[in-house]
Amino acid sequence: MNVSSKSRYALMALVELDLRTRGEQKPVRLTDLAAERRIPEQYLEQLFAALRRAGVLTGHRGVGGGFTFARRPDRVSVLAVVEALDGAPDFEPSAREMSDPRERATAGAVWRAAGDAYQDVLARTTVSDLAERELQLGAGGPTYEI
Amino acid sequence: MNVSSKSRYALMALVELDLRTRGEQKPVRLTDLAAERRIPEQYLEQLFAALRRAGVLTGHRGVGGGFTFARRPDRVSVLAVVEALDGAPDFEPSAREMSDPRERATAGAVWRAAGDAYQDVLARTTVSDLAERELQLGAGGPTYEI
DNA sequence: TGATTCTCGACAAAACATATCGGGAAGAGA
DNA sequence: TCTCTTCCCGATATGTTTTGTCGAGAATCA
Repeated sequence: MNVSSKSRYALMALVELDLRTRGEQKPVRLTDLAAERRIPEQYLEQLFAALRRAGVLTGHRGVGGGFTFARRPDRVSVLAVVEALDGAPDFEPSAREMSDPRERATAGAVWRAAGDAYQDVLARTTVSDLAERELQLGAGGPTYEI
Repeated sequence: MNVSSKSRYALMALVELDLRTRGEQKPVRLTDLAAERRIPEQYLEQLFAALRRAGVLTGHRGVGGGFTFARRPDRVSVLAVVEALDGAPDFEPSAREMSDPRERATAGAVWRAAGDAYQDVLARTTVSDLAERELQLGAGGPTYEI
């Protein structure tokens, strides 16, 4: 039970995009984002397509093209990214799976409450928050690499 | 991203076991628990084996045998059940998967916080809480079936 | 001895995650 | 118009996890 690579990859690529578009509006190529963060390029392409459909990104074709944010990255929560890629993190099983009314009334409430707590945390952090944090760490933090 | 059938099945079977052993200590057969909750019997067998190894249940063989709680059901949290079956719900990817130190420092903290919030909720509810709730609902609640 | 019930390891089908492939469409510049 | 670049899209492949099933074995009781 852990976070999917999809969400991890996409989130890191978005942070990179935010860092590269501070001040400028110039689109950034998928290739560059993938290379910088060591993400399989064609896989990331798929993820960015989902983010574009979710209204997070805008694609620009041709020379000088690439991706820009469709809405400000400080309005893009981690939850929004996860939802676009893995679907809503719905811990409560569907009513169809949980056909016993006793289960829906008891355990169902627990799964729902836990899922809500999980989502709340993800909703409170944005792509820009992570980018900001990365800048601060890079400035005065540890400089050693692996 | 939803709760596994394993956890759901096991939890409902444990609630049923609690309801049937209130007052009496008599073991309850796996067959009866599985039938009452419409759980595949041989699958539940596997799950109960894990719960026994986790110190939640005790098995008794032979005629008049079955399962009893190894520790009081009001001390068995939903989290304990989930951990026994699906392993610790660790939302933060391992350091091996998350090899980029930038990711560990930024996104890693978010996954960890969200996972902790999730676990906290599950840790606060016990098998007995759910059994109690079911009793109350059954007493004066809705009696219609699907 | 024989019936009952849990115990255990292996196996199998289905679903899901993680990519990869190959062509297409739109935009920019010569 | 031609060509290059870059995003766009559907299909396919591969490996792992989940969800069970099967069959034999060991302990307990009458």
